[in-house]
Amino acid sequence: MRSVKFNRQEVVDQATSLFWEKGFHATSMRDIQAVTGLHPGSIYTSFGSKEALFKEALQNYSRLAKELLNQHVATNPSPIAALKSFIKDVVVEQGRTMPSEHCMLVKSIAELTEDNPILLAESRDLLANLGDLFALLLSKAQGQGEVSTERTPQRLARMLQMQIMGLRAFASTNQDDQQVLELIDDLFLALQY
Amino acid sequence: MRSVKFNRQEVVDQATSLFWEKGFHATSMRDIQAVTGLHPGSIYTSFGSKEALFKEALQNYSRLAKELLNQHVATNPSPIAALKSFIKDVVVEQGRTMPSEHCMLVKSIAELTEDNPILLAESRDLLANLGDLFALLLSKAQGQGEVSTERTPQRLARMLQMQIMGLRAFASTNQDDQQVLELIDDLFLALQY
DNA sequence: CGTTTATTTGAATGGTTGTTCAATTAATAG
DNA sequence: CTATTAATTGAACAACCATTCAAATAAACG
Repeated sequence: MRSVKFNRQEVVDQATSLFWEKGFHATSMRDIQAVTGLHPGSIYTSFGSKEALFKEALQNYSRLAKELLNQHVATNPSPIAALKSFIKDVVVEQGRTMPSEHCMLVKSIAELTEDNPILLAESRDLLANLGDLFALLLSKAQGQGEVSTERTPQRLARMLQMQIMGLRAFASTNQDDQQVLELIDDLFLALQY
Repeated sequence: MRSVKFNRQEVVDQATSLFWEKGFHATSMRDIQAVTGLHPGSIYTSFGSKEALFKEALQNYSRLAKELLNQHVATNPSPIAALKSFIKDVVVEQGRTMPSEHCMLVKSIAELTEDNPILLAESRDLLANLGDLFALLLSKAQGQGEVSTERTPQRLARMLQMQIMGLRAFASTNQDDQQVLELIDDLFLALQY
């Protein structure tokens, strides 16, 4: 038999990058062919459809985001410091080099309509998932007295997520890193009350 | 000669609604034909291209947003109360009935890439424009002692805009109005410090 | 070495895209 | 009532879309 397959993860990474940059509709399967070097048949036997490939790209993106957050948690003893350095990393440093300045999940939620219910639901689920990770960290921070206990960790996580979304949208319209870093400081100050 | 033309404003409104809902790429000119009842020739002699029509839709959307804000300013003596009721209106009440729960400008900034530089620049300009309106109101609020004077009105406006973006993204993933209204209260509390 | 078979290939499919333009329409002017 | 002309019509265009599938390929097995 014959068994040498292309590197699936590599192809998913390339697709993720393209989809993240251009979104679902503006990325054509021919764009993906061009960047992966695969021919249509290979893509379709492996992934089934454009939608299925996009779904896999969303999951890949989400996994990488979680891994990045965990890196910051591992190198920062304080949960708040970990969150803050994660956000600075994502919004300021990574914003310059990544395929898009925006979170791929948020971009997808903004782009997709009920014409693609599966992809919309998947994007929302994965984003809620990341929110749960935030809540866990904020709960720890409350235990260490770094954050006010007046609001539940879930509510604080929602606040934080909402603000990161806004932060990235703002950063994309404004090239001044200093302003963005100031906003991040303001944002964490507000968490204490 | 012949001079009875279709109602241009009505067509722009219909196009705005479609583009706002589905975005630039997912809306086809045939969708627009269907909803306006116009035939391709009429659209193209009047608007020139899909891009030009989208640009006009962006401007139309921005004008309506400004008018709505001014309505809230007119009925609220306090600038902060005006901002707050505007935001509640946009995020909670209007979110249910409008073509999309997201700001069309933010959606466009998230969707568009440098493949459409004119549309991307226009979206950013119009959003910055709305930010200037916020800054004006916040400056008044500072004069009346409603808001801390530690930050410039421009910086406060940026904070506010960033948070509205996040608020809408959050509201779209979360159907519980009470949670959203709580977040809005938290957000204005943070403005005082 | 020849057979088997998982894998890759790429031409072809039918549908959709944004856009054009020659023909038609109908309101106004003379 | 006729001529003029702005405005509308809709068929047609080339390019592109996501997807299919029969044919070609090459690795592994006997």
